[in-house]
Amino acid sequence: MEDHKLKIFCAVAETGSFSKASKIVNLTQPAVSLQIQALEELYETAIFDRSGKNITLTPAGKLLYKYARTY
Amino acid sequence: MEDHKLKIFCAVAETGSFSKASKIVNLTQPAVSLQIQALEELYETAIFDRSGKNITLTPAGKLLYKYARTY
DNA sequence: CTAAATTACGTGGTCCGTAAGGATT
DNA sequence: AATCCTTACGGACCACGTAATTTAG
Repeated sequence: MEDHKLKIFCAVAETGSFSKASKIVNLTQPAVSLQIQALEELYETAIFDRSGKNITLTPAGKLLYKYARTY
Repeated sequence: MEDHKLKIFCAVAETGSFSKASKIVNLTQPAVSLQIQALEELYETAIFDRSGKNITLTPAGKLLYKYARTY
């Protein structure tokens, strides 16, 4: 499946930040942003709530994370 | 790993034919040929013996097949 | 203003199909 | 001649980086 996107997604979920995640996965911030957008379009739902200082998982995002963390 | 290439490789190994394999994996003959070539370049060794009517595995090809058949 | 996220744009890689060429029988 | 494999060419898609822009604190 979307192995690559899920790895990036997990990094964002675990850091609560696109920029921190980008360093972990060795990509630029835009690259991370695009992969997350692609996932959200794929599932046709928001997986992150981008308000406030930290980014948080939506309910759909939490569900996806449970799946993604086991690969 | 090279999941896609290995699936194609297995089809060729099991049919002894690029054209038969192409039908199984729903690709054209050239597409199959290119994927096999890519594998041979990756491993820097021939994996098929293309002489005679039927294509056969080289020793390296047999080894790869043992690995590939289990995905 | 500063840090972080998004959008825009161009690039490289991979895989494919069609078309044309070469080899084997 | 027919069948099979290969080479050549062009297109689609994906992922990326840099640069520019927008948004949030």
